[in-house]
This record gives sequence, C-alpha cells and structure tokens, in this order.
Amino acid sequence: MQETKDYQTKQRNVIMEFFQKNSARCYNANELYAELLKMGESVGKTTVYRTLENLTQKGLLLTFPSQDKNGAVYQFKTKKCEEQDHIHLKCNICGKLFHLDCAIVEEFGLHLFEQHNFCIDREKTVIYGECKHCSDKRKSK
Amino acid sequence: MQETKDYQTKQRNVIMEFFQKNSARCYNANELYAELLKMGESVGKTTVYRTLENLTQKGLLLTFPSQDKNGAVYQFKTKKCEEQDHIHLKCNICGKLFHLDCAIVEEFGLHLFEQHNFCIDREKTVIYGECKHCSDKRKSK
DNA sequence: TTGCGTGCAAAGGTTTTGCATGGCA
DNA sequence: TGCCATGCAAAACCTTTGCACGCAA
Repeated sequence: MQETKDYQTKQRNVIMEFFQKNSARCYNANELYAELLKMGESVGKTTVYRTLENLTQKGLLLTFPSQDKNGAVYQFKTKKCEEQDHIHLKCNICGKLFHLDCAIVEEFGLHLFEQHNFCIDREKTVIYGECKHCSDKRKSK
Repeated sequence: MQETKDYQTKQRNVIMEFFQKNSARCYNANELYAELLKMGESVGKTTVYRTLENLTQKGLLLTFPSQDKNGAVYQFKTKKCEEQDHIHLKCNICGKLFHLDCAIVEEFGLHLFEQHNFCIDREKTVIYGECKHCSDKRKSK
C-alpha cells in the first residue's frame, strides 16, 4: 500500500514511546490521539492514522479489527510476539491481551492441519473469552 | 438494543431466503444490497442494516466483525452452528466458513481453562487460516 | 385500526485523500 | 536541497437516526 520510508520524526517517536510504555493494553486511534493530547504531545489525527498503519506494516504494532463500533485497536508488539508458536488470547471484558505460549498451540495447529486440512494463521487468529481476573470479579458480585 | 418483533414482511423474507440459498459464504451489507438489486428485489439500505441486526439477534445469522475495510460480514447460521462444542474456521482466501466439530475443541477449551485460567468464547472466536482447497490451488501455481 | 416495518434524507463516526507547509537527512 | 512527514480541510465510507408513510396482523 504505502512504502515504508523511515524518517525519524518527533511524532513517530512519541507514538512509538507511548506504545512501549503502555504495552499492556490496546488503543484505538481516538484514544491514542486523546492520550497524546493529555501528555501535551499534540499529534494530528491524520498523522496518528498514518503512523499506526506505518508501524503495523513495519511489524512494530499489532492491529486488531474492531469488535465494537470504535474502530480498530492497536497494541505494541512485544518480543513475545516474535516467538513462533504462540497465539493471542483476548479478554472480552478488560481487553487485555495474553500470549498463549504453550505446547498445546503446536498440537492444536498440527491437529487442524493433519486432521482437518486447515493451516492456521497465528498472526490473524485471536481467541476471545474471559480472563481469570474478570471472571473472578464477575463472580464476586 | 432493539426489540425483536416479528412481522412477516416481503423484505425480511427475501433477505432470509437469500442467506439460506447462499449459506456457504458471507456477505457484507453492501454486497447483500447489490445482490438483492441484481435479483430485482430492491430493499432499502436502511432496511438491509436493520434486518441484518434483527436476524442476528434472533440467532438466525452469524455476524463477523470486519477483517478488512468493508464492514462486518454476515452468514446464515446453519443447524451445525447450534451444536455446542464446535468452533469456526474461516479461510482468509475464499472466505468460506468451516465448522470444527471435533473432540479437540473440548480438549483445547478445557486446557485453556484449567491451565491458563481463560474461558474461551466459542461464539466470538474465529480461527483464521487457509483451507485445503485454497492451499492446493496456491501450490499448483 | 394499531403499531411495527420501510426507506428517504440526514447525521454520526471512523478512516482516507488532496494539498500546502514543515522538517529530517 | 530533496523528499518525506505533517496537519488542516474535505471527502469517502460504513452505519445509525429521525420521520413520514406503508403494510402486516
């Protein structure tokens, strides 16, 4: 789509630092825009969008298609994400992302491939559900 | 959100019949609108949206959040979808939906729950990848 | 007849594009 | 200096809402 040039600009650095510091959760374009404003680091909304796309293409951010009406969300791609055989779990309630880094992923993928002729795309696949924290909270109410 | 009343209207029937006849793949609102037009069964776009929501609420359609920029996609919910312990596989290439109806789903869910404290949401989770048909086609090129 | 369903027009929200200006290398 | 990045305004989309009219029950 767009070439990946690489000028080191203030805006790009600010956004990248923001995601690194807040790597536990994901943000949509608006939230990011608002957070940057709050920090006094105003970045135009157009630039926010273009930077999000650019960083995703470079493999520095993960992009999740919107599950609600608030648009796609973005999250810092940690070292863990580079590891081959893991998959993402995402909590419907708190939105937190977990890395399922376990032999079962390999087993599951192999089973799908051998028994069902389906080759899983680990990058794109996200398993939705409820994490322990949110499930405990819900039950204690 | 919206109450689920149930008037039997021409538009609703047309849309429902369309999905039943084309249950192998999914359509977004625009595609559905265009297909109906092509068939000479003009249905207003507003009605298309409202009907898609209505049918989804009634459990007659599956709704998948958009993976691309073309909006959410909808597909007929076959009898298979009612069965408890299955999960959806979706091919990135042809868009076809498969039903993984196999003991491994139960195993996988149990493992996630017991070992990782994560309770999978089978309705919302879609496993993306490449189906045999598309993978064969790609390899033969 | 009652009240939901329909569809037009318009609004709302997210994301993209055109274009002049600014800033990195 | 050359060229990409930025950001404003405007456009392009998808989707929802308001409202008057149509139609099923």
